Amino acid sequence: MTWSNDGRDGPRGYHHGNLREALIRAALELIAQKGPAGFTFAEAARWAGVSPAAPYRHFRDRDELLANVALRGFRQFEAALAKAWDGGRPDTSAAFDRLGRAYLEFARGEPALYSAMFEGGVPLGSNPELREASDRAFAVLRQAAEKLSAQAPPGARPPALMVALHIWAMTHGIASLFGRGDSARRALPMSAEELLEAQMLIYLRGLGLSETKFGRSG
Amino acid sequence: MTWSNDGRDGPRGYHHGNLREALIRAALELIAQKGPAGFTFAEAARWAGVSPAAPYRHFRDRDELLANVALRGFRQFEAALAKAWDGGRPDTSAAFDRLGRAYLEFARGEPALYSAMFEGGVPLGSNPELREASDRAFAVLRQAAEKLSAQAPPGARPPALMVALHIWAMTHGIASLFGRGDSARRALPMSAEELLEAQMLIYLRGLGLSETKFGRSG
DNA sequence: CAGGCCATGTAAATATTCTTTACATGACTT
DNA sequence: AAGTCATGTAAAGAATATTTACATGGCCTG
Repeated sequence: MTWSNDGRDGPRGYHHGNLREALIRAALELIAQKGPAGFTFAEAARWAGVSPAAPYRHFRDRDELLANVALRGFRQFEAALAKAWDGGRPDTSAAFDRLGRAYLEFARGEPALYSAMFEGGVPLGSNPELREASDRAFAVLRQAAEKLSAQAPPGARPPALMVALHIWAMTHGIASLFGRGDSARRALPMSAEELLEAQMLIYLRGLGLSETKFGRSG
Repeated sequence: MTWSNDGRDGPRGYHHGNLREALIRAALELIAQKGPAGFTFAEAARWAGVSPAAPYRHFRDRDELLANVALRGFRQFEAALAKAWDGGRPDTSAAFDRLGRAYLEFARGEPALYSAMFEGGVPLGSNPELREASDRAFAVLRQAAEKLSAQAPPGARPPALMVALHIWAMTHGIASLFGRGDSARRALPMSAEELLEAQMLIYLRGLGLSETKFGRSG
């Protein structure tokens, strides 16, 4: 099925060519502008240049469109995290640092995806694909946590799952509270990246992983 | 101004009596059911038993109603945190523990307020009262951070503001990811409270505040 | 290379929501 | 007792949501 139009702009015939894709992009654009609640089905249709009924051929309702945006988000998220982690090379510390930065970068660079994933009210259980994509993204954090935990002093190794959840919570907390140029949230004396790096260093030290680079007190 | 009805149910005359209050309560009920995006102005009006035009006498639009819910949330939030912190009595450690629990309890017990505050997309800058209420709530965390920082080893005292932001990020992260019985989010092998307590202990140990109670490894 | 299938679109129709405008009510003031 | 004004309703027009009947045209099949 190669319709008249495969995603590009420009004139089209009766059929759009790639409306499903165009609707997702329209949703992203509108979410970026007005938040995950800030778009309507009709508005996405208008933005894509089709009639208000057309989206119903591709998504049952607005929630399903939003869920697909979130699904795409989790997949890109996993890819970004996995690329940053890179199997823990060249060493756990460097890879872990990259991981945190990649997380924040994703939240800042793709705020529409991020808010669709975590603030859109999309029930994870509604869609097995969504659940799986979310699990795969978390699995990257979990891998990193395994490596970190293994570096803790023997006899005091925390459960990797717990460490992974802690990392997730810290990073998500910073990303969602301070990580987006909202201009609507609190002004900070430091960047989200600096804040996260300091927090991670303190946390890792608490785990018994004393990094030599830790020492410059504030 | 003592209208026919001051907030209770039951029959009423032409005037509602306390529509402003009733609308806020209706919004809370609906947010709790369907998220901060899950209610309409008309629905709140119906829930309060008035015509769809009546809410406009009290709020410019839906966003202003939501902002008022958030304002109420920040005020209750500050009260709950301040009560838990209690000036740091009897000792910083115990008070800090209460503070974290109070935070999670608020997020779980008042999910509608919490999501209106942090996930409703309400711009903090839109309303000076809102900004102030948010600042006052954060000031409680900041106070606690001051006391904690003061207990860190001399020469390695982290800035209290940074510590406060870290505490906020960790707690918000856990609360928003795991802290509500969403039944839509990830299942956990431990409670949010346990997760937070462990995380705080590790973080505090990283700050150099070695609690004697820390030692049971996982 | 017709002919038809059917995915994908439109148009039109109904219900709900949004928002304003003109009007009604009645608590409070004097 | 009368007037004022905050607070409500009714009604109307625009936007949105959602379904149904119909139109288009790419692609498969013979």
